[in-house]
Amino acid sequence: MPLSRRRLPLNALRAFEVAGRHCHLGLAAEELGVTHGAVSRQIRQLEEQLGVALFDRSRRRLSLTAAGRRLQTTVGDAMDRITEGTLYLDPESLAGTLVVATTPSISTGWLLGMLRTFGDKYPEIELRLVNIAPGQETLPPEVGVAVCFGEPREPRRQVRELFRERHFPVCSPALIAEGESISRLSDLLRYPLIHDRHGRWQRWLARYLPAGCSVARNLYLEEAFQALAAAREGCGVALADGIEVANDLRSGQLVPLADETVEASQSHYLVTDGADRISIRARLFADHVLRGVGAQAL
Amino acid sequence: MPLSRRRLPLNALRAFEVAGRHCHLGLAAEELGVTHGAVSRQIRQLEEQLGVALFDRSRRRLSLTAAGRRLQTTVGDAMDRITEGTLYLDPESLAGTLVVATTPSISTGWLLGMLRTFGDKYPEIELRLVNIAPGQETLPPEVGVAVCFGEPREPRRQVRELFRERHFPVCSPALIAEGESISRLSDLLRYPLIHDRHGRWQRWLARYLPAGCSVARNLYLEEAFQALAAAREGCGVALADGIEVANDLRSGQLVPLADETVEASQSHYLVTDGADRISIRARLFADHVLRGVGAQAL
DNA sequence: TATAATGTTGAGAAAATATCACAGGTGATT
DNA sequence: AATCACCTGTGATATTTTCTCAACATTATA
Repeated sequence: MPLSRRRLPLNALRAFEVAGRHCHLGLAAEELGVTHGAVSRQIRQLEEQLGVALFDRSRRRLSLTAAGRRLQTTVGDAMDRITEGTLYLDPESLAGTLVVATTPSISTGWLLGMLRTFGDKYPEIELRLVNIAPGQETLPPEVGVAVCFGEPREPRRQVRELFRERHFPVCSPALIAEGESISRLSDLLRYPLIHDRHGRWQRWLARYLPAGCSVARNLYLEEAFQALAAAREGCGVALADGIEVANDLRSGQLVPLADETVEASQSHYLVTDGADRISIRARLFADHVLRGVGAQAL
Repeated sequence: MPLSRRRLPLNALRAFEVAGRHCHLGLAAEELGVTHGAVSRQIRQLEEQLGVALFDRSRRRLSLTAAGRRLQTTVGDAMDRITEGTLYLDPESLAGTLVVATTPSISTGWLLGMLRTFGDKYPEIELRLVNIAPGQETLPPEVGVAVCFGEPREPRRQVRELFRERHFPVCSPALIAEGESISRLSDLLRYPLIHDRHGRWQRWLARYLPAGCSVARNLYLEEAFQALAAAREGCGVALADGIEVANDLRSGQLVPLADETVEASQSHYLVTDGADRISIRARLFADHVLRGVGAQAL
């Protein structure tokens, strides 16, 4: 019978975590604000309860056993999380506005779900969205977080690359439901191609199809999100990135037509103030986005 | 000043976690094996210490506030980790042999680092490697974990796709150090191309270069790991996957020559027994690999 | 309105945890 | 070798924390 949650000796685990980090009871005791005897007792009790030696006491120095190393890492991580978690609880300290800058395509696209879940998690943070242009290089000063398309020139802020889009053809399942199938890439050309002003199709066609193929029909729209909306409506085939259309693929509103991809010429970037100056709200939002992108990437 | 680790009221946090999960003091008390009064006190103390209301007590029912939801999630996760961590501590219960099956290329390639770190972490588990062939469809019965190239037919085991390789050209930095540069893809052909029996170059050349380009020289080897060793030696340009050569890129032994990739026809798969029958050792190894791959993917 | 369910609270009991002081061991130094 | 400095472990005792019990307040429900 393993330790159930109700029996987890949490205080002993904390004492062990500190002691394991220092490998020294005196320092651990100091950090914990107790005497070394207390720490010694806690650890002994923990070892008895677990039935495992956590320290090697052969010489007068303490050193962790393999089991101890594992436990130290695990418990240390867990405690870090809890400590982190208690820092940003107070609605008072969070309350306020966070200004998020993105392009219209991003804010109505893949970022939308993250905006929603962020709002659920931190209802006390008021979000204000401001639009920036794709490729815009500088940001208004009041912006707390920005998700840019194209690398911005913001030397005094932290700029992190999020991901580079890889575009592949997608369309509404209704478009090809009538007994047809895409066996060769050139079959795509039987359908209307939906373009936006970034010219994704140009590069894709140049790479994967011989020059001079004739396209059935073209539909030109301004922005990427409008092209995707048109694709969902069954207007034709658009080029999209996996993260961009993750929701649509899950819900079946769009289906992929081929694996062949072209990389976008530009990446998405996450911009915040530097670690020393970043606001709590911006930090929480940035963490949320980074986690979200990481989860969708695999 | 926030709560330092030494003051974290761990027992109160545990009580809160349980209570928050049930939103009911009676049930929480039962789970904790105390009276509901005790739980009430713990939570009250926690709220005072944090200075934040965690429950909404307006009507008779308890419900979590936004801050409470956040804390509940965080603490619940952390406790789960610790509970998990305490389960597999005992060297006695881990001691024994784990038979890992992989292809020679995998075991000397990207998996090698994970084998090493796994060995450091669980020295009491004795690892035995057995070779399987790429594409081999069935595994010997004594195998605890397998990392296969190509999807195996093992209906009674759990098969998870790890990643599909995307191959791009790499070589030793020494090879191009002499003032040359790769400005166009066709410049690659000035260097010897290193092939293995999987024919990676064939597909890459077909996609990215016009037919009939002349290659300076070809070097044919048997296995992928041998091709990479040759590339490190400066014998020429090989095609490799990012995870496969992650270490080499970090250490600078290899450098990428172009972003253009082709996808491998087959993926890597992780094979274990089903969740009900899997051994502790195999489970730990599988977790280790999954984490490792996840960390390198971004 | 009576009743059941549920959270809160005061006082004292019980349990957990810390302290103190010293013992015993190890490695470095003289 | 003897001494010293520094660790960790432990028994007896003190202190702090936590729990229980029982009573009480509040709200939903029959």
